[in-house]
Amino acid sequence: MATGDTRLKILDAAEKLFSTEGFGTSLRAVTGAAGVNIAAVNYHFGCKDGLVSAVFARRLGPLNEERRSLLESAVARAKHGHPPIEAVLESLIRPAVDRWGASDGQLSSIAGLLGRAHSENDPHVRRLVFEQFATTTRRYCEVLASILPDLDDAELYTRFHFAIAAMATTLVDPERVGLLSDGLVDARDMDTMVARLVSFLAGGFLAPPTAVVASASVAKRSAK
Amino acid sequence: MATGDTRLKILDAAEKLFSTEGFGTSLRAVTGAAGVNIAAVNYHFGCKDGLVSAVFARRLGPLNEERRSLLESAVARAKHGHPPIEAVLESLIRPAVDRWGASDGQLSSIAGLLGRAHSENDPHVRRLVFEQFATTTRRYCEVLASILPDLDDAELYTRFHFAIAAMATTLVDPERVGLLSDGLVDARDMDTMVARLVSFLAGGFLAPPTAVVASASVAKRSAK
DNA sequence: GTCTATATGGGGATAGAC
DNA sequence: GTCTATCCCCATATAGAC
Repeated sequence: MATGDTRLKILDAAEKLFSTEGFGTSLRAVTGAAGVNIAAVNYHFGCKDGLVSAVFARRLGPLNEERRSLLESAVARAKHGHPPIEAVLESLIRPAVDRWGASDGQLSSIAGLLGRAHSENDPHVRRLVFEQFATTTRRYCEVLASILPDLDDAELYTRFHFAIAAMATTLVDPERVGLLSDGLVDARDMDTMVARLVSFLAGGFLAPPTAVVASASVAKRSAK
Repeated sequence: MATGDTRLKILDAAEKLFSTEGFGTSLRAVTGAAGVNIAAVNYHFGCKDGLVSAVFARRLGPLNEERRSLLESAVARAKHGHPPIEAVLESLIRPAVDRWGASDGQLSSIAGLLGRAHSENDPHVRRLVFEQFATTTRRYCEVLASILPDLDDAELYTRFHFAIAAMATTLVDPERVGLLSDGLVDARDMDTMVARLVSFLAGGFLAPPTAVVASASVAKRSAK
C-alpha cells in the first residue's frame, strides 16, 4: 500500500461518517468503513480530535475561500452601489450545496460536514469552527452592513446567526423538512431548497430594524 | 422518602442535564445530580428511552398547548382579516423563552429542552418530537397560510422549517451568537433576542414567493 | 422502593511484534 | 507503517438482597 493511502482512506471515511452520523462516530466505525486497522488513526492523527481537525482542515478552508471569492466577485460586479443581497446569500450557500456526490442524489459529505460543524456542541469542534469561520463571518457582515445601513452591528450579527442556523439545520438533515411537512416537501431537490432559503433569508435581513431598548426589564414594561 | 419523590428528582435532573448537555447525558450523571441510585432509573422508567419520553411528555405537551392557546387568541382578536404575523410568531417563541430559571439569568431548562428536541438526530428523540409537534405545526401553517395566500404549501412548510431551525439553534445555545459576533451581542438578553427573531422571521415569511421551476436542471439552465 | 454488585458491550488509546 | 492484543474507562441494564 502506497504511503499516504491509509491516511487518505481514513480521511474520506471519516468525512462521510462525520457528515451523516456526527462527530460522535466511533473510530472503530471509521476504520471499519475505511478498511484499515484501528491503530492507524492513532498513528496518523495522534488522537480522535486530531482526526476531526484534519477532516475540517481539508475541506472548510477551501470552502470558505470559494465563498469569499464568489462574494468578492459579486461586490466587484456592483461597481456602483452594492450587490443584491440575494447574490451575497447565494455565495454563502451555493459552495456548500453544489458539490454533489457521484450519482446517488445524496448531498455531498461537505454539505453535511458543514452543517454538523455549525450545530455541534463539542468544545473542540466548536473552537475549530469559530476559528475557521471568523474571517469569513466578519467579511460577510461587512458587506451586509453596507447593504443594510439601518441595521446596527449587533442586530446584523444576530441575523447572520439566524441565517447560519437555518442553513446548517437544512444541510445537516434535509429529511427534516419532509417529515415536518408530512411528505409535502421534497427535501432532496436542493436547488429549490437553496432558492427558498435565499429568498427567506433575504426577506429576514431586509426586515425593518427591531426597536431595541436598553434592558430586558424596560423592554417588558414598555412593550404594551 | 415519599413515594414519587425519587421519580420527580430524576425527571428534574434529567430535564436540566438534557437541556444543557443533550440527550446523550449518561444516566450516571443524571442520577448523580438527582442524588438517587442509578438503578432507580430502570425501576421507574424501564430504560433510558423511557426516561427521555417521560421528560418530553411532562413539558412539551403543555408547552404546545400554551402556544396554541396564544395563537388562537391572536386569531380571535383579529375578527376581521388575519392576525399580524408578528403575533403568530410571538405565540410560537415566547412560551419557550419566558419561563426563566429562578434567579441566575439562565434560560429555563424547557427552552433548552425544546431546542435540543428540534436539533437532535437520535431516531427515538426525533420520532417523539414529530409526534409531539405534528398538530401544532399543522395549525401554525394553516394560520400562516391565511396570512400569506401567495405562498404555496410546500414553500410555507419550508419557511416554517427555517423558522424552527433559527429558533431552536438560538435556544439550544445562546452563547453561539456571542461567539459569532466576538462578544458584540449579549445572548443572555433573551427579550431582545426574541424581538430580533420575530422581526427576522416575519421578514422571511413575508418575502415574495420563490420562483420555482419543474426540476433542478431546468433551474440551473434558466438561472442566468 | 431502594440498594449493591455485576453482567455485558463499546469507546479511545497504546505497547510492542513485525 | 501496519498489525495484534490488551488496558482501562464508561455506558446501560439487571439480579437479587434488603
